[in-house]
Amino acid sequence: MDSATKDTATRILDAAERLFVEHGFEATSLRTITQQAEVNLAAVNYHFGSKDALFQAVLVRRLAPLNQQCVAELDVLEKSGAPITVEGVLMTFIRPCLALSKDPNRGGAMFVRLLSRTFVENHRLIRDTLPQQYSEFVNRYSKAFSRVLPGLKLEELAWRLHLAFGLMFNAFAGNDVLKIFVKSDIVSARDPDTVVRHMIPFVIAGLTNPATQS
Amino acid sequence: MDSATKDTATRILDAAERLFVEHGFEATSLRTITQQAEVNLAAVNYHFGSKDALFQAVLVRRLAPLNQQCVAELDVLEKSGAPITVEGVLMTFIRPCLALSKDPNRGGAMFVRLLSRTFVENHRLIRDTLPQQYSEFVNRYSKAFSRVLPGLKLEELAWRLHLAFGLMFNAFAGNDVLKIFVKSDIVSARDPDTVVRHMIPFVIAGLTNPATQS
DNA sequence: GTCTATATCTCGATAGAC
DNA sequence: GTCTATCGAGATATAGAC
Repeated sequence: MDSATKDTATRILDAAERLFVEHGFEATSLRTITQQAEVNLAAVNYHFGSKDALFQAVLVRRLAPLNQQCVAELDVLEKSGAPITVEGVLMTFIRPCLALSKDPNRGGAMFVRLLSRTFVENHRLIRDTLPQQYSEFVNRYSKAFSRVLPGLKLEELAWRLHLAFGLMFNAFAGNDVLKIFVKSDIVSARDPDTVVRHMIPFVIAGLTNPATQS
Repeated sequence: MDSATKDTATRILDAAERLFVEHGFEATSLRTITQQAEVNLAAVNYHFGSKDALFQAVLVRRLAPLNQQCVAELDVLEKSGAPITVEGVLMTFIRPCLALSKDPNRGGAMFVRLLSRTFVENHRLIRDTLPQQYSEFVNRYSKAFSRVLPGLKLEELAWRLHLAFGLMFNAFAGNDVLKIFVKSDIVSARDPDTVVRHMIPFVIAGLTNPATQS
C-alpha cells in the first residue's frame, strides 16, 4: 500500500514509530510527528487521545501479533516430538523478530528497534502496563528454557535469561554508538541477518556456559 | 563531604547525574535539577552555560578518571609478565566500573548507570563528541582482546566486542524492566557485585565461544 | 556568585467552525 | 474527520539588582 493511500491513523503510527526510534519518546513532539505524517496536528488527539496513548498504540500494533507468533512457534516446537535444544527455543523468539526486521515496507524493522529502545529506556508504559498483558510470553519462555537448561538453579537461570534477553534487545536495537569500541567500519550493526548470525552463538555460549560462580 | 557543604556546581552535577539516570536527559528539566540540588535556577547557566553543557560536564567529571584507570590497569597487566587471559583483560574494565559503582557517597554508582543508559540511548553528545576523546581506550582494548583471542578474524572479533560491551553496559544499567522475562523477585539487578558475578562467566563464554558462523 | 523577574519559545491538548 | 486558532503549562535561557 502506498504511503499516500494509508489512512490518517496509520500514517501517524508509522511516523511516530520512526521518530520514537530515532529520537526517543520524550524528544519527539506531536508537531514533528504530524508534519512527517502529513496530517493535521489535531488528528493525533482525535484518533488516539493523547501522546501516551499514541505510544501505547504504536507498541501494541505490532507487539500483540509478535507475541502470538512466539507462542505459536513454541507450541510447534514442543509438540513436534523432536529433541528440544537451547538453540531451538531461542529461535522461536529470534525468528519472529527477524521476520519483523525484514518487513518490506520497513515498518517492522523500525518496531524491533523501538521495542529494544523502549526496554532499555525503562519507559513507564513498558514498566507499568505491558508486563501483565504478556505474562503468557514470560511463563512459556521461563518453562521452555528451564527445560533445556536443566542443571541450573532457579536464580542462575533467571540471571542468564536476564542477560540473554538484554543482549538480544540491545543487539536488535543496532546502536551505532557501540562501534566506538571496535574499528568503526567493520561492524554494520543495522543488518538484522548479520546481527542475528553473530548474536546466536554468543547467546548460546552464555546460556549454556557450565561455569557457575561461588 | 556532607551534601550541604558542597559547592553549587557540585550539587548541580550530583543532582543532574541522579535525575538523568532515573528519567533520561530529555525528560529532566533544569527546574527539577536545581530544586533537588537546592540551588537557584539561574545557577545552572551561570556555572555551565546550557543544559547540554551540563550533561557533558556530568559525563566528563567521572569518565576521564575512569578512562585513565582502565588504561592504567591494562598497563599493569601487560607489563606484569604473567600470562594474559580474556578474564584478565575483561577485569581491567570491570574493576574500575565496579569501584565506581561502590562509591560510598553513591555518586559513582549513579554514574555507571548513567553512562550505560546514555550509550544505549545513543545520545548526540556521546555520539558526536566523546568517541574521538577516548580513542586511546578503544585502541588499547582492541589490541588487548585481539591478543587473548588470537583465533578470530578481525570482523568476528569486532562483533564479539560489540556484543560484549553492549551486554556489560546494559547489565550495569540495571533496568528493572528486564525482570519481566524472569520471575520478578529473583533478580536484583541493582547490586553491582551480583551483576558482575553473573555477568563475567556469561561474557567470557560468549567471547571465547569456538563456534563461528558460516 | 546568587537571586528575582521575565523574555521567548515549544509543548500537549482542545474549542469550535466547516 | 479535518482544519484553524489558541489556551495554559512548562521549558531554556537571560537581564539586571544585589
